[in-house]
Amino acid sequence: MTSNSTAKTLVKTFLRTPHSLKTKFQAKQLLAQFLKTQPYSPSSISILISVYSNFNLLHPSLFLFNSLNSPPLLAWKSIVKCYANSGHFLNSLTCFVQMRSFGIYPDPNMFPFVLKACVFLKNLRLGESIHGCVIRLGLDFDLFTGNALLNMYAKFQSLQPNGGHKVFAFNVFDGMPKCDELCGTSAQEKGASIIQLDRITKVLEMMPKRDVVSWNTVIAGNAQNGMYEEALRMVREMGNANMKPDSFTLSSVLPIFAEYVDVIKGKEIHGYAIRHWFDSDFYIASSLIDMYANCARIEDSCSVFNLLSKRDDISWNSIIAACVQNGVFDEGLKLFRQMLTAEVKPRDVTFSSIMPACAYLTTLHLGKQLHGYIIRGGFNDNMFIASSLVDMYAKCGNIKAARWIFNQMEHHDMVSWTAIIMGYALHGHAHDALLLFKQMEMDGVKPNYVSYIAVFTACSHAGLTEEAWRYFNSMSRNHGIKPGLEHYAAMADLLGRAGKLEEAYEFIGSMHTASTAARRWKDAAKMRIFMKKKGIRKEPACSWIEVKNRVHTFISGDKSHPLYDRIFEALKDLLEQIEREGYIPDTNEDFHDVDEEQKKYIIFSHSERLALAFGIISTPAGTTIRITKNIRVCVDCHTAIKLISKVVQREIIVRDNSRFHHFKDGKCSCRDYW
DNA sequence: ATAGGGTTAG
Repeated sequence: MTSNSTAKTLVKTFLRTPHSLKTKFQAKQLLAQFLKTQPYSPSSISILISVYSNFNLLHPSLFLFNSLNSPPLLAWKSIVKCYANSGHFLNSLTCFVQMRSFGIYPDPNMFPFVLKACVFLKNLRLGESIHGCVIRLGLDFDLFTGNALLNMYAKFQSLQPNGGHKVFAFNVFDGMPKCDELCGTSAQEKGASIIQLDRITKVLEMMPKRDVVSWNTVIAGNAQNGMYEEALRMVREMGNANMKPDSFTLSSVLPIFAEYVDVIKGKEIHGYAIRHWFDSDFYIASSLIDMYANCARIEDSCSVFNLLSKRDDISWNSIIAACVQNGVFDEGLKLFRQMLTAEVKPRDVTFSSIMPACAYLTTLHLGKQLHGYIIRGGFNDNMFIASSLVDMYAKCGNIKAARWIFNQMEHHDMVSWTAIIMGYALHGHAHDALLLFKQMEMDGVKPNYVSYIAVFTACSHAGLTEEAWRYFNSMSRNHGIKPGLEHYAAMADLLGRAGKLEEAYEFIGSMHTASTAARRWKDAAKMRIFMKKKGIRKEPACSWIEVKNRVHTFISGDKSHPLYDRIFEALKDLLEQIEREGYIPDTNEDFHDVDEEQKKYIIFSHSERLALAFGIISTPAGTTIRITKNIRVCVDCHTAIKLISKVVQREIIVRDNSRFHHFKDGKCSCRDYW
């Protein structure tokens, strides 16, 4: 027997039992044999195409497909499926339409792929037209097709009319549309209506048989569109139809309890998951991590994560986000490093989740590293990431970089506007902040709850009480935002700082307590997390500074730094220099029962001064010094640092717990109001 | 054919 005839026998054997091929490698080997021993009949070629498309091997499939003059149904079906499964949705649809123009009728297991393509291309009209095709062919009784239709309508539920997505109408039976029509660039039908719930219900009711997938699809659709009660009702209905919730059901339901901050119900689901061995499921685990994090139960998030034997990128993202949102920044950064060590590639979500940790901790070097990673990864144009970068640079003291990133952004949403406004507010540039707020309004971006907190912060740091009142009054009048606890707090703070104590008392007395009760559950949980963060911060006053990519932390009176002797010398030296400039220690704040000399020494070793002296001796002359302090800078240090900035001729930026101070040439940007 | 994670505040 020649080697060719052996090959031919081999190929024929496989063609009779195509499922005996188990690996891509085997499939590729078969192709070699096949090409050696051509020609074959169109039906044999089609079988081979179906084998390749099952392995999602697009190119060999296309190669064989193109060799056919009039491809049979199986060949078309395989190509449509292969295109859809490899993300080439437009090609998948074009191919389907082409097939129709050849007069070939689709079979039921073709529709799920075509409908999936419509979902990805956000082309509702095309989907509807395919639905029509399904009905005309009498295939709407098919379970898989029905489920795919449910999925399509569920996904289109969330698409707003005129929401920027492109929709185009054409009839599948009208022949071939042009490419640009399929992707909808002509967009004649932008006014596509929101798919009403009853559309989905109708499809569901028409289905002669429903399985768990049908229910899960509808439940997920409702859950993702904020129709929580409807979703939960469907879960009960599913149970009435004698169908057991599975891991898909649970991972759709968990985010609802996360949003409701209902840890009791969330735990019940967790229990159910454990009893049914679903708790090691990626999807459920990340929903559980998120649910616990939303309920301010970060310890429970961590236990879920730790019990996972395998973790995917989303598991990592979930736990990192959970830590950062709960103010456990160090742990978040630690996990981020572990994620990199585990060679899990960070994604866009990873960066926007971790960035606030750098912002809060003022670790500029880390933020910059992440920024570099973001640029290399091509994530620059992601709104979430850009907003978090604006925030990070502003909070790390570099308002110019923050503004630069903000200006680079193609579109600004309310979050990015708020981030930059808050940035200017924290730096004491109240007028820039308020100007940006006006620009935002002119841009047609509606401010939200948080934007007004930024506005009041800006007014507060500049003592602009009248402006603040104007904004406070217009907030509900012009934008329908009811003032909440945070706004009252910011206003009271502002009046207090401005010395208008009477007004502040009166204002607090007039507070609408009802407005807090009306706040969403989620905000209540956020408030709890915030309180927790404050509670955790029981450590003494401390300041930190980054030198050569390392963070050096100092507490008041701290002698533990290896360079303490040199720091002490530098402090003494600085003291002498500023005393020549007229500095007199202001020992009125904080103490009693301490003699003057001791007082002088205690003030002398305040944490920000230790950090400052260290910064001066360990960086080249003229370098800007950035210090972060966990509590407010005291009056005496403020005076001293102003003078130090003059005598050492350096710009010194101190961020305390409420704002930035830029010291230069003996002056501070806060104009001594903070 | 169905499911999970993100930015702005105090």
